[in-house]
Amino acid sequence: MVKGKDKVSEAVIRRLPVYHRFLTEITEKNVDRISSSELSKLTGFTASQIRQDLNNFGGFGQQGYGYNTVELKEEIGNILGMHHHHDTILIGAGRLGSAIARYNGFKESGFAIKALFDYDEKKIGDNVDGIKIYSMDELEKFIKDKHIEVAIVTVPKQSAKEVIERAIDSGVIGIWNFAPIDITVPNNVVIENIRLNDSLLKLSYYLKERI
Amino acid sequence: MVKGKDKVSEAVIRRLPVYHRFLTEITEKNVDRISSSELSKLTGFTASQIRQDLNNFGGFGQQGYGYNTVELKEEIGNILGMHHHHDTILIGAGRLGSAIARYNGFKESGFAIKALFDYDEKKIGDNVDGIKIYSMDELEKFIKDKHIEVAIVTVPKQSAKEVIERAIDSGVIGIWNFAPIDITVPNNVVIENIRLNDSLLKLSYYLKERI
DNA sequence: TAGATTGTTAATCGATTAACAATC
DNA sequence: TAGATTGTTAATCGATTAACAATC
Repeated sequence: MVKGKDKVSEAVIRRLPVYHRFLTEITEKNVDRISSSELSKLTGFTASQIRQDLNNFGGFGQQGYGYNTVELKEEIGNILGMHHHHDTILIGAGRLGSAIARYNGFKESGFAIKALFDYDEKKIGDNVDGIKIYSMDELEKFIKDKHIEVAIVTVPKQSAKEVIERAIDSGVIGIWNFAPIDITVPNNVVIENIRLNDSLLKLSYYLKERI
Repeated sequence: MVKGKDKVSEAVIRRLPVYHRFLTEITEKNVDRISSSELSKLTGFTASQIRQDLNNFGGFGQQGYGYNTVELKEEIGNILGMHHHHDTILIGAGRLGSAIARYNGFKESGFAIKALFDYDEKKIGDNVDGIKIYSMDELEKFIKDKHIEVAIVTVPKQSAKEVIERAIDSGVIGIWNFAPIDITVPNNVVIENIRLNDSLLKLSYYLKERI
């Protein structure tokens, strides 16, 4: 975001992680420059679109040269907030929740899971990879005391709405939601949904089209 | 798809599962009709867009009345291919893979997991919810013998490309990919990606914008 | 019949692509 | 300097919204 500029469209934001991923690969190969047309070949986006996208945030390139890969990767990382830190909890320590909790990709995105929460009293006190499971009764207090910013929601759909509302009421400002529900959150709260089922239905649709 | 009509845009296809989800809720409450403007209030899409979307596939409504909820849900289910059956395997029986394998949403979308595959010889012969884990050596034969159509890929990114190529070479025509890689597949193959990391970075971006 | 709401055409808006002057 | 490639403006394309005649 450049101050005073218009809001950047979501289509652009969706492409930023893709650029970042390719730039990571490229820098690991010690390639130190890339042109928009080379990046176009890698990503499948047009060179024109790539230049447009990047120029939403500033002129990172140099005429006649292209982009410095290390610098561009760093810039995109900053735009995506990768160097910010967010204390996070995960609600719903079932199979999917536990798998997510152990997922390493978090660290490099700045999300640190501080606790798991579950309705099942039998799980309370257990831990997943060293992260303790708490009772749902302690949710509000924990969020407030530890200034938790983000909640990952992996509970069944029946309890998802309630859980999300409780988290937000206690101070959470970001939700990563895996439950198949559509919920509206206050303006100052960000929700990002992973819709496994919708994705599967898309696959189903295109399989049908294909045959 | 209506024969002879133009290809329906992906934006439309992405909204179909949302319509289906709300129609399921509504029919469960025994509501038997709904207008595009009521559906608009529920989904957040404009009434105009809803009518446009649906008319890509046919006129399911009735002037002065609206849409019959049961019928519309059924029509959308058909469009999405929910009544098709796809024999499926899952490759990568790690934590995420095992969680996905146990996920029930599959059945209602027509995907039936017939086997799991893993590189780890120690896991071979185990089973997850009654589904047996096979050695990667048996992948090609299994796909061919059982006419497997779809592969769910939950291996680490290092092996994802190879695994996807092997599956496609053996006859798989649909990939549900959880690995953070960008891969191009042949024209007659459908790939649908779940990009956990990209989603998390989007959350990170909007958190940063918010604060 | 009168009222409601669709299906569909037309208008608008926004995103992508093309083009090219600026400049390294 | 000549060649390359950006940043940016203009043109195009496609998706969304508005409007309204058709019709239940």
